[in-house]
Amino acid sequence: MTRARHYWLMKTEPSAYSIQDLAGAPDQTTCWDGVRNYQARNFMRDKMQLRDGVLLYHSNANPPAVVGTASVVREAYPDHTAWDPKDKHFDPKSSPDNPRWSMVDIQLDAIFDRPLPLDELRGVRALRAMELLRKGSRLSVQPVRKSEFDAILKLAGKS
DNA sequence: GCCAACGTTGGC
DNA sequence: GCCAACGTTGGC
Repeated sequence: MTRARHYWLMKTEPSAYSIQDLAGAPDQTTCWDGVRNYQARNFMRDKMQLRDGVLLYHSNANPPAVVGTASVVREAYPDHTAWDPKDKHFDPKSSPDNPRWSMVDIQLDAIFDRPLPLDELRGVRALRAMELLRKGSRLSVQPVRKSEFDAILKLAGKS
């Protein structure tokens, strides 16, 4: 018995790591390290499963936009970058014995021919309840409804 | 660079 | 457990 695919949106600042960087990575796969927010971690650690669908979003970009899709190819495991004092996301309260932060691996599926700017998404009826569009929304890993995922693919010409 | 909206920290 | 102070996110 297989379970239904679930869907997510993950934010990244393209100046730090862009979807183009993912396209150039070995196997077009990367570990999603550096998440240091409990709610976002909990989604990755407790809910994400193999083959789940991911929308990739460029935040702090011009314009901010959904830029493509990926899939979960490895379920949650400890984020070892939290143990590295030299890492930007070092957290002294996390240790190999008691890891505080988790990450998953994702593999690129598609880069949209046309990025879908935040501004445009705000005008789409099917996306009215989307977490990304909520005022003050800051969650860097967030659930997406299948209807929303499908609507995005359609806008991107990928359905 | 500004700043609103958050999330976290730590004194009490 | 409250909440003020502080730090961060992220659109603009």
